[in-house]
Amino acid sequence: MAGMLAHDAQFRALADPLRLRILAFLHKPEAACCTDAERVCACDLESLVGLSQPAVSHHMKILVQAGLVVAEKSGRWVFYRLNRPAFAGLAQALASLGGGDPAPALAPDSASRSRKAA
Amino acid sequence: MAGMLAHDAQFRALADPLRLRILAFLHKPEAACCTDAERVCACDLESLVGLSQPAVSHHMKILVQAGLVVAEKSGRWVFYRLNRPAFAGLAQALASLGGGDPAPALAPDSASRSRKAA
DNA sequence: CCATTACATCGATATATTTGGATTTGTCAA
DNA sequence: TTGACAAATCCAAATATATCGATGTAATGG
Repeated sequence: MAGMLAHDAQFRALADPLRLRILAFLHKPEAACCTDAERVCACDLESLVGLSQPAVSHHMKILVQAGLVVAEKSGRWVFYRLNRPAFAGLAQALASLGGGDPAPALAPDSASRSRKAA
Repeated sequence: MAGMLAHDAQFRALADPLRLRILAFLHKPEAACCTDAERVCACDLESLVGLSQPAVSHHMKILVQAGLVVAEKSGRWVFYRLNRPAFAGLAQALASLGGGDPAPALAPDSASRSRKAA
């Protein structure tokens, strides 16, 4: 894809170890005070990364604005979850530079690309 | 690999529009004074991004240290090319987040994971 | 040898990002 | 309503990154 530049905001959102940790947690949430298997409460992210509440809010805003995470407000809480199609799109853009399929686990409609053995 | 964190340096290297432009150029180089279809000379990158020579050198160092680009010195020149397996690995890591399945997203098809033993 | 070319490194400045404290907004429970 | 809580926003300071000019290093050509 020529449009690596179209993913600029997403790459910048990924360029922080705390945000990567948050994304890994959203991918596979562990039990916490307000977190279930599908949604993660912002308050649990504070203890996860060990930052103040405004800092967590700042990082989540970056992730949401980049389209990598979806925020869902529920009462006083905000629950976050991964926007998985965005990651699939990013993976595809990177795979085009890598010369192969991003991941066989995801593509239900692959087979349009010649499978190249490494 | 649970570790997006292992790709931290690579994501940071991608978090710049000039570097994305350079990568797109390395992916599909156009004719220039020292550039052929496989290798790109640093001097051609200067005119591509419109920055000074030290700035280009700085960006290329970041890309090389992240493992995304390979530098090959030839006489007075340095030729750069994409390290495509690194992009394939990044794409796979992102696709595991995009696949909707929190379980270890290892490929059932072994062809594309030759280098990526956990 | 010296001059030139191509790139790297250094030093300083400008800009961007990160962070926490204080404050504000919005929501729920008495 | 008031009180408490969760999160967002504002503000200022600390840190990181980007950039350029000047200089250094290495290789080529005379």
